[in-house]
Amino acid sequence: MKRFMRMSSQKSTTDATPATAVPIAPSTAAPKMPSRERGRARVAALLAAASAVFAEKGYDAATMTEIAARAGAPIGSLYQFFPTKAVLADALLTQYADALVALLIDLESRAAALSPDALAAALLAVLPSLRVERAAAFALIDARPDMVAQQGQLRARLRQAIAAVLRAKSPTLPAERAAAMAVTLLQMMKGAAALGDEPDLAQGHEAQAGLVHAAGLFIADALA
Amino acid sequence: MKRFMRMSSQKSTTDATPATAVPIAPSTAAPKMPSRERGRARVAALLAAASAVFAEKGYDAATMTEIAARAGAPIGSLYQFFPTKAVLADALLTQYADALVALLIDLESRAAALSPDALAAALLAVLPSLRVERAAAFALIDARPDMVAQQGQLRARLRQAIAAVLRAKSPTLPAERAAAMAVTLLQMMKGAAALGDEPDLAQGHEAQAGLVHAAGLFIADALA
Amino acid sequence: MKRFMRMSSQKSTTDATPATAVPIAPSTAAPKMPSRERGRARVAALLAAASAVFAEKGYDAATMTEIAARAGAPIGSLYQFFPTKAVLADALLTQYADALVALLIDLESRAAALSPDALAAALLAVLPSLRVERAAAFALIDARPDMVAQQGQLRARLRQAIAAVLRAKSPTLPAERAAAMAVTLLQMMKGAAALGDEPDLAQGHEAQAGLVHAAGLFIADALA
Amino acid sequence: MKRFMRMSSQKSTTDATPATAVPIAPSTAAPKMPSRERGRARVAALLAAASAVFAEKGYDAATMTEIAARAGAPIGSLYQFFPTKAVLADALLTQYADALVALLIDLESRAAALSPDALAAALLAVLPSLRVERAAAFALIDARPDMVAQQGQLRARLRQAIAAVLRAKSPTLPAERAAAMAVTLLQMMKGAAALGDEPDLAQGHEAQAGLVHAAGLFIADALA
DNA sequence: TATGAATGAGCATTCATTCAT
DNA sequence: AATGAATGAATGCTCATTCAT
Repeated sequence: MKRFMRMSSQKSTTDATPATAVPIAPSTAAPKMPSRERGRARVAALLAAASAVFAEKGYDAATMTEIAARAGAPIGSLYQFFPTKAVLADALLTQYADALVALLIDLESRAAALSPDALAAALLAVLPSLRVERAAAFALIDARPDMVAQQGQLRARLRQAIAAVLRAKSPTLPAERAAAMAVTLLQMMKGAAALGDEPDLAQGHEAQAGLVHAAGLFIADALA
Repeated sequence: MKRFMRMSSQKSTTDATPATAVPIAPSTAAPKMPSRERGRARVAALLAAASAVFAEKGYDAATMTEIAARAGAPIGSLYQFFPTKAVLADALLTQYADALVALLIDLESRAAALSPDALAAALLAVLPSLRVERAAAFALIDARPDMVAQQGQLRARLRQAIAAVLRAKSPTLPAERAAAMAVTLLQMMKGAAALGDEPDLAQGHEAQAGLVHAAGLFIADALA
Repeated sequence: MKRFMRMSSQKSTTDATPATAVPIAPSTAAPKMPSRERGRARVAALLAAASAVFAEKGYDAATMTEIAARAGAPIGSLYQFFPTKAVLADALLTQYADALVALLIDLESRAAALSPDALAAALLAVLPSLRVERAAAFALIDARPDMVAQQGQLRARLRQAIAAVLRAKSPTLPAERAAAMAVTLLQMMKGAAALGDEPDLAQGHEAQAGLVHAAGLFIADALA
Repeated sequence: MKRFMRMSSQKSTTDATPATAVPIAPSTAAPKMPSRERGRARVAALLAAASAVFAEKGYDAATMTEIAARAGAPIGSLYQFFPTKAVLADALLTQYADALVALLIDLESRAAALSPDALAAALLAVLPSLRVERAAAFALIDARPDMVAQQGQLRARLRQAIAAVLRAKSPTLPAERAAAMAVTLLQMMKGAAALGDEPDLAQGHEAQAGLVHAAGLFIADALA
């Protein structure tokens, strides 16, 4: 039943960056962003609930009904903003990518002043800082073979941001080289995050330190 | 996708791994394979089919009916060997762990003779060698938060095997240290596998080499 | 698609035909059409949109939202004029009957001068002349067994008008006889319309001519 | 969730014509025909229930749940045999067409011995003889713009069968001419059926007789 | 013992209608 | 008065699991 979507009365009154900057082309449709306060709060609550439920149950096992209920919203409301489950997942993934990129951009401005080891430590600290969101994002990515596109975009954005950090640290680093290093480092960042999710692991701290150490060696070696 | 359970005797999800313990039983001629042999072949076919379907669709989207069909087996037969979907998933995970551990035990016997770099390369080559099985295993682990126990066991077995490899290389390495390093290295192995799954990535090879390089540096540094 | 009704004052589905009774109201200039004039235009647009959407999708599949959207009207406005979907359907049906009756009244004034064959041709040409409206009307009638009342009224009005045409042609025809003939002829008119809706039918033209011929024979025979 | 469909063990034991010969290409999939008694009875009950509910409510307003309930079957059972609502509708339509064609084939064998008037009467009696089925079939055809293909097939089969009747009556009639006449006559048959559905119409009988009379004139005229 | 038809709770999604703004 | 976001019952359909044969 075709759902039409207006560009809706873009009033520039209090129009700062919306709580969640969901960009261009998700799965099929775009989440409809509310123009007024109530909707804003509701969308935030829905996204938070979705994040929690996806993280807890995984994409398939999560039900739209539970997400709505946990946000204290009627199911129709959830569908008003996110016309399908897939769109909701997309919005969440995009939100997560936005947050990560923001952290990396911040790191970019501080990179020049950091030692290789400190830079490694800072990078590997990025992913663990958004626990629930990451768990949700990973649940989405891994459970949905049809999500590969989003997954690819997310990775591409992160790699680009990491490469930018590296070049801020060492402006003479060739772009190609920075890109390849970013790919390597992103995997190590994921590893660190995974360890952060396993808190009762005996050797957890030491292992995380090991990963940071390896990353430090890798960066130092590359910049030498 | 919560689904109620009709009077099912709901066995703990952790037992029943029929795939792993069936011993080798010779047969006389051919026409009517003794049921032991027949069963072995059927279980193997079912597990292979399950692996493929889980890898393709993820745990929830995979249906028992499709798995049975792809194995050329009637659904009743599938349930004869694997009384629930969860048991089937468990069996798959255990089978995967068995295969990985076997590879690591093999490596353990060769470790002493390898340079740190060669050892790193050998380790990071383990996970990528079982593509479909790994994809299936990841689909199971990531889509099912209630599978955390299995996940933990799998990781524990792998870490132990990796630690054994390290101590085969350097018998004086303290057990604690080896254990921590194993944790670190397992993350890097996962990273390498992940890159292996993204074959059209421009910097893929270089990045994988970077990961091997970092692991080599890490091992050399630790053994120094 | 049973749908419950929230506290609605559930008016009989047979009243409320706002489209048909709005008299002609002149306006002064242009910029701000007096609301009477505005309302007339809006109602016309809504009915046209409804007609198109009902014809395309059928009664149930048509949504009030799409109808409003296609008329360029807000949904609230649609409900201002037509308090329920059923009322909208009624209005459409009534409008269609009005249009048909007008055509038949016109024919009535010309009937005396026509030969039986010409009269048959003229009658069978009435229904095909309002394609979209007819499609919409049929969609409404056929999809809604609870619309039987409307359906009956529509038929009754048409039969009366057809009988009037017959008696204009042959004033001595007994009323009873004219009524029965009208029933017969209305069925043949429907048949002709149905053929008109199937334009890529090989024998379409010949068949339509056949229907006209049969109707001509029937009329001539009756008036003899 | 792809539903695979076996050609299932075509045992030729008691394999007479299945209760409902659902032929080649319906909407998307084919109804799965049961091989044994119980299923046979259940399918018949489901089709009867579907026929009644579609006739009463129309296609959209009919719910699968009600159809199953009225057949005394659980919803899952309904879906076992008819994987979608559309397939169920198709099966019904096909069943209806089969029944009508059978009646016409019977008429074909008697046609030569009938007068034009008697033939007309026999033809116009065909449709009214399957009241509920016809109501259901019309509800399906009229409410579903996407059913046009089935609709066309049904009409084509009927027209062919009618043409065969005409040529049985008058073997010298050119095929083309018979085809065109069949189109015309089918419309008159529909008209007669429609009148049969309106039993409390004062002039009903006379009007139906009028239709038969017109058809008789038409046939006699054509065969002259 | 082996088979696969049967079961029914649960899921994603829709849309007529209301009413706060 | 005019608007369109909010609401939630109802729908078509799925599939793990059972059990009669």
